[in-house]
Amino acid sequence: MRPDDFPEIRALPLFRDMEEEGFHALMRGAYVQNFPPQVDLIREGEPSDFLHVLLDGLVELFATWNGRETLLATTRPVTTFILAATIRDAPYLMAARTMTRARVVLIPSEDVRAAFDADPAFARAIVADLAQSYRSVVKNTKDLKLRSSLERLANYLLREQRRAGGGGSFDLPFDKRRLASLLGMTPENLSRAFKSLQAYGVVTDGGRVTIGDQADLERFARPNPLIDDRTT
Amino acid sequence: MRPDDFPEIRALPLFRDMEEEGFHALMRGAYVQNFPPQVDLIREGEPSDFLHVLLDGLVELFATWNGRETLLATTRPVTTFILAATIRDAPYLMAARTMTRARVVLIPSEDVRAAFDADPAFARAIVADLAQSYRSVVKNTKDLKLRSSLERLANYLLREQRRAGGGGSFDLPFDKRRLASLLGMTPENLSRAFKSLQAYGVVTDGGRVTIGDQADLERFARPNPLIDDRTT
DNA sequence: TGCCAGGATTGATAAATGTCAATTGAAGGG
DNA sequence: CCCTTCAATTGACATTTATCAATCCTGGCA
Repeated sequence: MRPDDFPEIRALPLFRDMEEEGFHALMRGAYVQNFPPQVDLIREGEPSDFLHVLLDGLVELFATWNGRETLLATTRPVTTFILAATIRDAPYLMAARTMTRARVVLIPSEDVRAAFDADPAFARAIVADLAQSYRSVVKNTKDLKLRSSLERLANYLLREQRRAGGGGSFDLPFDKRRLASLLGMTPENLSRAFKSLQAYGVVTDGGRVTIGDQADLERFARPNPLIDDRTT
Repeated sequence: MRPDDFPEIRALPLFRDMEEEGFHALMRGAYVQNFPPQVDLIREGEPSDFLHVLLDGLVELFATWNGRETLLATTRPVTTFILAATIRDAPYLMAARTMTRARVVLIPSEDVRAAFDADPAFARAIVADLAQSYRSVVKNTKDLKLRSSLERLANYLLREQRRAGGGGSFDLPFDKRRLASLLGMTPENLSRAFKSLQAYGVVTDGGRVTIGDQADLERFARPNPLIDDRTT
């Protein structure tokens, strides 16, 4: 593990307030791996041996059933993933696959649980992270159950716009096939949804999206902080 | 608060391992309320002032958007609910309403957070509860995104059957209108779904469901522990 | 016992979404 | 610079799901 990876990891909310001692104990057992694109990092149903921290690259989290597959989330650096499985010492519910070249820190789950018991600050951070994660899945469920696919897309675009800084244009973070899966629709349906949103001033050029009339799109999308604010 | 409520609460996984001291401190600030049916306990978006513990009765957790409403979960005694909001000190993402007469303990959120900091055993229990909750919402998301409504119903029936002890017959825990909303469909569609499942040996008589040929239903439903096992 | 209210069901129809097949178009490799 | 490849789009059609309206049932109550 390169020593210059330390500060990046240390800066994460999860590790920020740990005691120096405990942090180093965690890092001693951890190691970094580099992966090419399209590599499976985690398979559904496997025991959760490691907490993963993504340092570079993009990773997708997905699930399968009966021959179908759906994208549940994507992670961007620097983030941890699959914390709940680590804590519960339970099998992974999602699979993870690199979308690009990626650099990942693997921390043995056992060490994480030990650090949790030893360091109250770390325990607090884990709870905060889990509560946050829980709330964000609940928001996603509300999005899925209360909105049509067109409404989900409209609100997704507004969220991405905000994340990109609020300007009129931004790039989709991955291809449209994945976006369709994330939003719970087919690529064909997504294409048509984009076309429908032209009526509200949404223009696309490849992966670039321009929101011509924010107010108009919001009138249709009716974004709501209890669904769309993914920070609280 | 009636002293004979104590043991019941104390026995919950969340409180079981607390120190006597801290548990009593929590209970000092807590109070019990009795509610008639159809009363709003919690409204979406309100600050989370209390952790709720349901002692008796049934409570539904639902969410609304743009004039629509969907049932997200129901709780039965003895359970806590809305822990994540309490921990994060963030607004409730779901509303809660009594379905029957209900007896509920209200514990000030502040006290819960204080107890978390003071008592490592309680902290561990909270983490376990949150991780569990998180995983169960993820399972629900997989159910929603990977399965058709007919498949969701079939698997729901298998889960309820298991919960009821595995016999051939059991009663639905609430009316079909609510079940439809929980499964993400309309009551009309649920009616038709029940009729479709007759082909796999499912017979209904009002709220009573009989699974005639378990293996046959499972062949259609394809239950999967990574979606349907709601205990790990 | 008979009446009512509200959930449940059914039928007819509409809307949303998915599937299949063909075509377009853009990016990367030889 | 052309060719290959694969994502994206489009059109036609099928399936799923929702909506609307009517009717059926059932449990509570006068």
